[in-house]
Amino acid sequence: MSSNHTHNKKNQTLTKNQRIVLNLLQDSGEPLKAYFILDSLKKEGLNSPLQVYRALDKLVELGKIHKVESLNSFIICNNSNCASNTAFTICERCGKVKEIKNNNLTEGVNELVRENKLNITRYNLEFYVVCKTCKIN
Amino acid sequence: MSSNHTHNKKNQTLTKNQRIVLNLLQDSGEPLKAYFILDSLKKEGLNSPLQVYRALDKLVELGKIHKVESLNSFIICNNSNCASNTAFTICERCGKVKEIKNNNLTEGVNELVRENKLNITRYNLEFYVVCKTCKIN
DNA sequence: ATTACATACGTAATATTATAACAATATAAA
DNA sequence: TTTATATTGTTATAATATTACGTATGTAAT
Repeated sequence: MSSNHTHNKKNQTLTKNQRIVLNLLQDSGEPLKAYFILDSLKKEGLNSPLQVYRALDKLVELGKIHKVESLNSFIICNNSNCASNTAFTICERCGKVKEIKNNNLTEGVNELVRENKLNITRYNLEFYVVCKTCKIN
Repeated sequence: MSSNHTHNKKNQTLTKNQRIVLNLLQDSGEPLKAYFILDSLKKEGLNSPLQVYRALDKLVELGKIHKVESLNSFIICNNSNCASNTAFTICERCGKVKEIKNNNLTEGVNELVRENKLNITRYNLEFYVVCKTCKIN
């Protein structure tokens, strides 16, 4: 896997637990569940759910990962510009999740949010789709 | 509370469990958690979580209620036109949730979705805000 | 260097949210 | 009325997440 990813410079300030959780999510690229992360990192010294949840909380706070709310899962942030706004597509058939950002849809949403009278501080958008692969089959 | 709400006509085809769960959500207007619903309806004869979850699943399927994913809660649908698309504001301070629909923001989102190349079948949007009441204080 | 403070750690216990498996019954359709 | 579908009730268990406690570590100010 790439050792040249966006967040590497900041990773050095992370603690060991935070780092190994982040690395796992980076290498996976898919949304992972907390207890899957725990099982995967037992050999690295993680013993308890709380160790995982604490690392995940911190990484979310830092904008390095996002929680996919409707899946109770966590996914690496694939954007250099890590805000707290999130937008995902979730394939209804295969479950595949992609972060969408910096495209027309999210730009449009951002514009709507700016124009809007509500005091929107951040958002989480989950778009259910049928992905290309599933559409063919 | 109103006994003249949008969905009453269809309610007659609901089973007893589905009906009492729906009524509770209607009367509340707030997002409620499954186990809170269970506790509240013990006196009505609900004994097990599964009875609640089954009723909730069905009501979601019928579009009569929505799940607020990031709160693990369920809220009555306040729209006559109950699609599977959902959009909520959630106050970051007090936790108050409102369904938003048929306003500029959701119309804009709908237009973006129509224009978009992704095969979006439905969406769930959660906008975090500071509500009017909280902003004053 | 020492105090004070914030952050993170490890561990155990527990709380919260959700589903599996099974047998029985009701409802609707053919 | 036979067949198919949906729903029920119950028990048990799985999956997700937090509380509580005591300790350690890093950082900044005195």
